[in-house]
Amino acid sequence: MSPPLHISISEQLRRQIAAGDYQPGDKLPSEHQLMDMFDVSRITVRQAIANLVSQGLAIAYRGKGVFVTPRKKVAYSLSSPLVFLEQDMARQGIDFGFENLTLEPVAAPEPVAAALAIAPGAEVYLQKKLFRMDGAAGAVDVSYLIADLGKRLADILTQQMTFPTLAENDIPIDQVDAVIECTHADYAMGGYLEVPLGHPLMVYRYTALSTNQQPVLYGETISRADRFCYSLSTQA
Amino acid sequence: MSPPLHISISEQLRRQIAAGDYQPGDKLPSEHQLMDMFDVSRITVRQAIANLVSQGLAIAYRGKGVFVTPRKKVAYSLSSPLVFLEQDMARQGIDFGFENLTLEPVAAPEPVAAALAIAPGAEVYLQKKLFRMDGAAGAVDVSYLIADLGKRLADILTQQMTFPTLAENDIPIDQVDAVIECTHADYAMGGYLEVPLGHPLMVYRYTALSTNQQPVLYGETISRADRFCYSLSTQA
DNA sequence: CGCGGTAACTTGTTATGACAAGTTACTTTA
DNA sequence: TAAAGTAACTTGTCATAACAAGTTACCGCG
Repeated sequence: MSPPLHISISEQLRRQIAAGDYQPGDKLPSEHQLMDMFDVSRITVRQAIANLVSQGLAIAYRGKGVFVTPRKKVAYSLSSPLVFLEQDMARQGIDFGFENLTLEPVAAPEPVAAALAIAPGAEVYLQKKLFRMDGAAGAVDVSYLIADLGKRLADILTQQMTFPTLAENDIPIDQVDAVIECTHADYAMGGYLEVPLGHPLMVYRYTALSTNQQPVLYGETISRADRFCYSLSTQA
Repeated sequence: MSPPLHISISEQLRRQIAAGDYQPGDKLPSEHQLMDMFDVSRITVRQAIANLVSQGLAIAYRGKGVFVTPRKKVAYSLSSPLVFLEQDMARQGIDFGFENLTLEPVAAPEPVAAALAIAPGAEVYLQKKLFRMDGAAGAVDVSYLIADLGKRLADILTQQMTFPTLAENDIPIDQVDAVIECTHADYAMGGYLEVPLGHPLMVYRYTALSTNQQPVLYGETISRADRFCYSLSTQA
């Protein structure tokens, strides 16, 4: 009936974290210390720590130690996706920044072509942006813009966010269809976002429609699930 | 420069899953078979499988084997949270059902009281419902209803969904404020949803306001992130 | 035929041991 | 003094071994 040792240990550490014995950012005892504290083998200690990591409560850094994850999440409002993300962040006291990784014409892959209602292989502009929150990588946005807008706005888009740029250039966005889901970091995305393999991520996949239901922009914002959440307000 | 063995193995399996060599629901080779196939120890095989599980690609069942996760996700529309969830599911070909776990008056905990704008400790009705999709547990809803509505509707609520019940009893919901975030199963929630510790979950935390901005319902829908996603459409 | 038990197979838990690799701090050297 | 190097400490990787516990299928007994 008694739970496995590693569960007991990770649950005790979890309670201590919840109680504030270990503050966000604090270093947990090293594996060797935990082995002595609980009188178990290193395998059991590592399993207990893996539990905490998989629950998003801690992150391990090789050579440094295991640290309690900073808990505060940033809320991104979905009710009006046109608002400036910078302002959204600033209001919550986050130092926000982004850097342009890619902006280039490419042939539209199958799902992109379907979303933008164009022929597969037709030219679109691929945009990749990395968002930083208080210096640390927090999210990546990969989006595709229809070709004529990409050509026209290329210079501006490397320095500004996409939605405001569209709005300022008389391209009205009438509707945004979106799906929110949860995934996990693969090896490549882990590199971008500076998180380990399997780290939980949220995906906000959107299609922006201009007048006449004309799709102009399709993309995904992939964010660290431990740093981001989405808020929305629905009215009847 | 070469990646660790367990990464090579999990990446190869991931590619095979992506290529369709292993279909959703298929059983992966057993640990012993993988040990022979890759000529590595069981520790390495288990680490590789843990990678797949943490990426949400596979689920392990003790005594049975490791299976590729059924990929199809059910979309829950947030644009009009009043629609019948049953119908939403049926449209996507899912056999949907729910069972009432709890419906009883309790003293409002601090955060609930704040959300419902009542005094902490005041009476509210605690509701717990378990949602089943194609027979398997998919989500748990824990919600709090203001006391007079709970008393009035207790008989109906054990057999019907909350939002439709409110609508049919002339309690209009004018606005729903919500936050979506990602968490992970602890030991208790893992038991409810029949998932292992650390399994990714999505939380839909909502406050429903009736006329005059009067909060009447506050709750959380906690769902398996591998089975659920949220869709929404925003109009300018 | 049906029920029960067992054998075989599955993943889960835990121990011990060893080396690799990243980080930090101190010490030595130029 | 400043740079280089080293020692100590950290987590990561991987092996072998044994037993626990859940599942399935088969076989024999009533």
